Amino acid sequence: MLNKKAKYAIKALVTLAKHNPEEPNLRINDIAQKALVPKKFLEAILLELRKNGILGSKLGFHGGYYLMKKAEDIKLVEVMRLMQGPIALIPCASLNFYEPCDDCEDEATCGLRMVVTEIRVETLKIINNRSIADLVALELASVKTKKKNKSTKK
Amino acid sequence: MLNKKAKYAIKALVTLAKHNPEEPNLRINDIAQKALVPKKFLEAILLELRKNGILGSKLGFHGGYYLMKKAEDIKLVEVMRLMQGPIALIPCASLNFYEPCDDCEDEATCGLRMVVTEIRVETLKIINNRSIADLVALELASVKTKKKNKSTKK
DNA sequence: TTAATATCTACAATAACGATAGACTCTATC
DNA sequence: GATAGAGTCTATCGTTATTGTAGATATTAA
Repeated sequence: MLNKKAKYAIKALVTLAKHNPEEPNLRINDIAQKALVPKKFLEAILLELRKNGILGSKLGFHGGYYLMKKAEDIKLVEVMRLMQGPIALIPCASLNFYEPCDDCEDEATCGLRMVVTEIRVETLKIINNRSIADLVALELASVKTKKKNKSTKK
Repeated sequence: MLNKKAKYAIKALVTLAKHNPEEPNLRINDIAQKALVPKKFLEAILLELRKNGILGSKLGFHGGYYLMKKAEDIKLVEVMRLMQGPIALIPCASLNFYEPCDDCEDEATCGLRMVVTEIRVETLKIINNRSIADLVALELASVKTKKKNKSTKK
């Protein structure tokens, strides 16, 4: 399962990506309100995203947060690894967070590990390939389709 | 991530599947020893598997556990749902454990939900299709390959 | 009757998760 | 330079899930 930290991070990034860059930075409060995320929890999340070069911030009076990278360059996999940890269901099948199982006699012949690796490969195919910009696009596209269906149904 | 309960359950089932049915039932102690799983924790897991018709047990002197279904009919997805819960990363994308997000304005247009659904579909393709018998087979096959490599390398 | 076994109930230590409070620092503006 | 509005940082905290243990009880074969 995806934890709330990762989910909130993605929601915040989508909110920032939808925000008009001509306007001033979004403040924590604004993001929390738009994304329906608890403000204080969001605070810690945004900070971590900033420390990892995904967000930038401005202190003081007209401060706020903004994207440091283009929305299409922020892949879901990056956010998920940062906020959640390994993509694989078991660490022994993880690329970035590998750890051997202490109850495994022979990793090389473990059938469960092979299946879990297969799942990890398929999952990565998807989230390696999807960016924050894609999420915004998916949403916009489905809003259109929805409206269309509504009007044709009438 | 897969929790230990699910992992131990799968290991126990694989152990039982590898066990010669001509011989007497495997006792909790035997399973714990062969699968390297804490005995008391395993006890609760086996009980749950029995209550869900996957295992049978025999009380008393020559008691123990045995498979109630053929190993090829115990799909990984069944064990995982039982021991762990939803397969999907977010409940709003789950088939068997659906729950709406309370911080979602419109589920139908949520981009994250679409991506998570995609991952769930791909994951199910794999674990719907893999049984305890497959895990045993995978293990045996890779043991063979390993030996072969070893002898050809020499 | 006894010993070996599963079953059941209860508990508990630990870690992870989700969230909040409050003091502090920085900066634009007046 | 004073002030207000913003991010930054540290500390804490309640809840839940996870992982595991202890001990009493019921059942069965010998």
